[in-house]
Amino acid sequence: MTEGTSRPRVRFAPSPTGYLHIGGVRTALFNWLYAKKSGGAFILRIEDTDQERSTPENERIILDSMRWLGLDWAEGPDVGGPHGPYRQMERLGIYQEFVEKLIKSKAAYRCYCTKEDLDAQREALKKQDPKAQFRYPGTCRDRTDHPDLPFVIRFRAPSSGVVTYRDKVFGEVTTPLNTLQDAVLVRKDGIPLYNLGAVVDDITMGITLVARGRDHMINTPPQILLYEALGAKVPEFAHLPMMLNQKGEKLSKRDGAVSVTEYRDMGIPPAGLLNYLVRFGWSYGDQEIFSLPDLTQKFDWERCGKGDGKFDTKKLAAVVFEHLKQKDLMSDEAYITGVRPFIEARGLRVDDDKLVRALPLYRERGQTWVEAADLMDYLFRDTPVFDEKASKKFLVPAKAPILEDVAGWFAAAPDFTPAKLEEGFTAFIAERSLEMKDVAQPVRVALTGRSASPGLFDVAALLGRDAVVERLKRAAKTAEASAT
RNA sequence: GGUCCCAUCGUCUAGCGGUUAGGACAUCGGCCUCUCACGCCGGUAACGCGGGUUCGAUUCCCGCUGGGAUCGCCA
Repeated sequence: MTEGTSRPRVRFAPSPTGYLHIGGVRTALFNWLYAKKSGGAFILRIEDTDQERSTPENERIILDSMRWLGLDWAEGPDVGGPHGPYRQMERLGIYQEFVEKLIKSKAAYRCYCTKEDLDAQREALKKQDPKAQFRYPGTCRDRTDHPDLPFVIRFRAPSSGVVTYRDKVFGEVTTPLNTLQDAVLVRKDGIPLYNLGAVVDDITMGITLVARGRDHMINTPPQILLYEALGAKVPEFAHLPMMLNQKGEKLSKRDGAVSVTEYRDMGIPPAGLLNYLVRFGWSYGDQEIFSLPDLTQKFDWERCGKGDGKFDTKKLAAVVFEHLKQKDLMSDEAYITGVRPFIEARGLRVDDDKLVRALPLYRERGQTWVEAADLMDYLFRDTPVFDEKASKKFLVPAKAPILEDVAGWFAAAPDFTPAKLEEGFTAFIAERSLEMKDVAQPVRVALTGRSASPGLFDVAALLGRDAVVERLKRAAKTAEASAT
């Protein structure tokens, strides 16, 4: 392989054994950002060689999740590309070729030992010395016969020396080889294992840099050996520190939401999620909030940290909230596109005009689109859903006359804009020697069904005269009836 | 246990020999106020320990301690 002057090529290679994991998203994001920044290509490859757990349905979910996130790929299983196919199970012939090369050069050999036998040996050793490390004894290493039995392909690992590589984030890493063992490259059913599949694909797909989680760091030395045995150019490597749970352990299903789809269903905008994720292990001075275009300008491996971190949902919420609030990060149009489905999911018909006018009031109130939809619920129904505590506290008989009175005032209010309403209402209240704080809550509950909402006059203007008067009158009746 | 990796407020982090160790989230006060938010002002809070190197270490080196990853015919 010649030193390429070509553009960088990076990949994200999930295995369709489950949904898209939040940690996977972080890996995908860093790869994607690097590709965008460097004018390179981001490739999506499906590593489906685990026949037991891989499903087409999972692959679909992963692709959908990637699309939702906006992490687009230049080559992949759905769009194809010059180095396809992009599903490992469709590349079996390619691995076959490379394996033959390895066998021919004696870098790999057939092993007829059975898994059962090896497992038994492993168990026996463990029983004898729990701390001992089982290593393949090399039984078939120099075997020359070819019995008619199932076999796996093993890599002939060197027993001395070291392998050193320069990691883009961790710097120089050196591993002694005497601890390596002859790892299985191909199963007895002919399907390759991770290390072989990934290396062959990365070679044939022209991958120039492999960026992945730090949990793969241990695989790098044997993979480098494979590149060398195949006479291929070793790509660059960049390992990313791990995302841990609150307790400092590897993130798992039990730690709350780890699937991207859960975040989508929570009404979290993808840009916000990505922003949180990028700050995990990468920083740009004191800047916390980034748009995606901004990131594609600023991202680099040099600013990546090495320390593992703990996933913090509070911080995630805060970062997401910034995206929900700031118009330069998310236009009103984008916000509307985002919330609408969540309002509709409540069985409500969205009045576009009303939604547009409500936006300035709610962008800074809903921490997620789900929350915003909940807060705006009353705008899209004829009768608000009453919070029990709120109505019990404020819609009491003593307030009934006031509500009736206020309804009358609104019915005759000359100008239904927030400013004019406030002006007139304040005067009206003063005439009756009432104070705003005495009337505001009952009126608020009457209009919205809740004890918390945006400013009363903003709400009133949004609802419009007819709805306001109707709701107030109805609330007055409710208040009166609550005596019994 | 072997191998690899890491180490600044509770959390994410800035710092790349000399700083009152900065920011953000969280937290605690306060302001604003018709409620809730938003916003604003302020406080508490960190360099794991021990050796070096140096005029001077959070920063460089070594050890320790602590934490994590991984040891499959999973990826």
